[in-house]
Amino acid sequence: MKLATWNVNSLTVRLPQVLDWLMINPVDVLALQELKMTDDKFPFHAFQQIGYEAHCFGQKTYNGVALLSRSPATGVTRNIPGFADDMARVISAYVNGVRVIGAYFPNGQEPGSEKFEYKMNWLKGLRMWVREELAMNPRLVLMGDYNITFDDADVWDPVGLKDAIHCTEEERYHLRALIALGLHDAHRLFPQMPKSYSWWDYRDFGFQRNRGLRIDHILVSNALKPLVSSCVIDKNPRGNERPSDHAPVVLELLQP
DNA sequence: ATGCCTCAGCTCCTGAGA
Repeated sequence: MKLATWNVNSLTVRLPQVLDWLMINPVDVLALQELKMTDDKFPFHAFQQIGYEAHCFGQKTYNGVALLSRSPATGVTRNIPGFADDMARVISAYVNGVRVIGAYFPNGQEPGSEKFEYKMNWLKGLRMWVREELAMNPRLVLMGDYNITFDDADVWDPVGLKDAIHCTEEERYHLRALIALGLHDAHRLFPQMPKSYSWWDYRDFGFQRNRGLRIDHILVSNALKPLVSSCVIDKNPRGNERPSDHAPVVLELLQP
């Protein structure tokens, strides 16, 4: 079973690239973030034609998430129960006996800002909920655009970006607190190339110079950890014309 | 350099992203 996550930065612009990618990478589940479209615009038919069921949680202009799956998705929930939020950031479902959560974590803009405060509150709300979900569903995957780096290895310029947004101790505390619930960063379960990133700035040839951050993550529960056979970042679509600034991350699970 | 790209929208500038 393969699961993937991809921040597409507008599904309107990126739909042809997502369809092409799925033809080459026929994953079982794909979580999308930053659709930037309302549900009435969501291209259900295009995904259905290549064998995917889709559930979306859209929003005008900003945010918006979706889950695509080859097998039926059940128990679909939107956003974080118990955490009031105007923004469409989370969608979850059961697929093939796995609880799958796709999430677009808040950006936070700048430490000390109102948006940073919202990010901290959101992270706490997420953790409270994921703790309950894990208790009910030992087989759980939490994947998406976290907008947080784990440590300096995830940052192209850890000196210049020390305490910058995505790299602050407060954000990393929340990320470690998620891990402490009994989750594992699938990427780090395997040897990886140094300077492996999932996002590169559009400006200043960030991708060509590999000036990036690893902020898109796939966390797996204790029960799933022994089943993980690989976790790779697919840099290929970042080299497309009109690419998303994020690359897909792909997890492979050995189904027992 | 309060910019550099890219995207959406009450669209010819502004806000947001990261």
